[in-house]
Amino acid sequence: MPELPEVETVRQTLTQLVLNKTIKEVKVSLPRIVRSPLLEDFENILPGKSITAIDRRGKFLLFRLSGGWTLISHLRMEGNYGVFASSEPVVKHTHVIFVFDDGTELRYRDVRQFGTMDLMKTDEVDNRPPINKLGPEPFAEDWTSDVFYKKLKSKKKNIKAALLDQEVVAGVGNIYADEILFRSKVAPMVVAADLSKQKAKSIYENTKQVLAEAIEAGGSSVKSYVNGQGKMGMFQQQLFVYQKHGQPCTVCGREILKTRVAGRGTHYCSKCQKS
DNA sequence: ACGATAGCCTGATAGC
DNA sequence: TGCTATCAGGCTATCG
Repeated sequence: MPELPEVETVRQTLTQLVLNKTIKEVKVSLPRIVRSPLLEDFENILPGKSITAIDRRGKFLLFRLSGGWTLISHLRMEGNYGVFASSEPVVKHTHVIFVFDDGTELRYRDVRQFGTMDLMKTDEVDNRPPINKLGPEPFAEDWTSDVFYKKLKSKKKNIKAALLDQEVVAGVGNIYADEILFRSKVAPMVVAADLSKQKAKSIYENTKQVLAEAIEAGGSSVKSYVNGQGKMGMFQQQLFVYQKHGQPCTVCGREILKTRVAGRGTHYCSKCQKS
């Protein structure tokens, strides 16, 4: 499940492989992946454009293209990119192929078919869906502990749901939400507005810490995630609670529990994490 | 306005 | 080559 650390790793690895390449042709075999603009326009605009940079916003990849265009790509659960020689066979579940003019291709594969692509002018990106509603980047200087605490004060939902809310902070998903709350010693079902300033600060700091460590490890390969070079991440070896239910907590020894919070599978230690 | 939830989708797995 | 139900979850639409 690509969250911020995985998307950031894809961004870094893919940049090495496709920067400055020029698109010759686009092949879309699953039209629903392309949300905007109309498929015909998507296929007509891209040829001739070169990739000038790859940026990231939350869990979105932003392919910056010549001519002032940006391709916004979300991997959702199992989307991934790879670069291949055009002569190589196309594997199953490949839905979009960007053919370059140098005999190579950027291929988008997505078993669950949940990923999305939007193409728009770069100057419109910040003011239109899916980017316009995103909250602060976790590593932005203006995202402070105080800003986070005040945001939590306005939320009646539980802290797990608040961390998953991309408008509160962009990029946290189910794996890292559980890990952040474990390290912060906060139970996932605690109402966000009820948290003390001290606890909010702990969650804030652990959010940055966990995400930074995960980026350093190349992300977490829990199910199918691989980076732009087809390599797995290593951070799954450093998880404390995610999918550790039934195993003893490495801190206190009590069995890690799994329940459902905010509609998501949620893993936590009922002794270490206080309500 | 906000919170909660269904639906999208395929493959792995558990249970019978 | 056993079959079926359940689960995995980020985001959007929809409902209350």
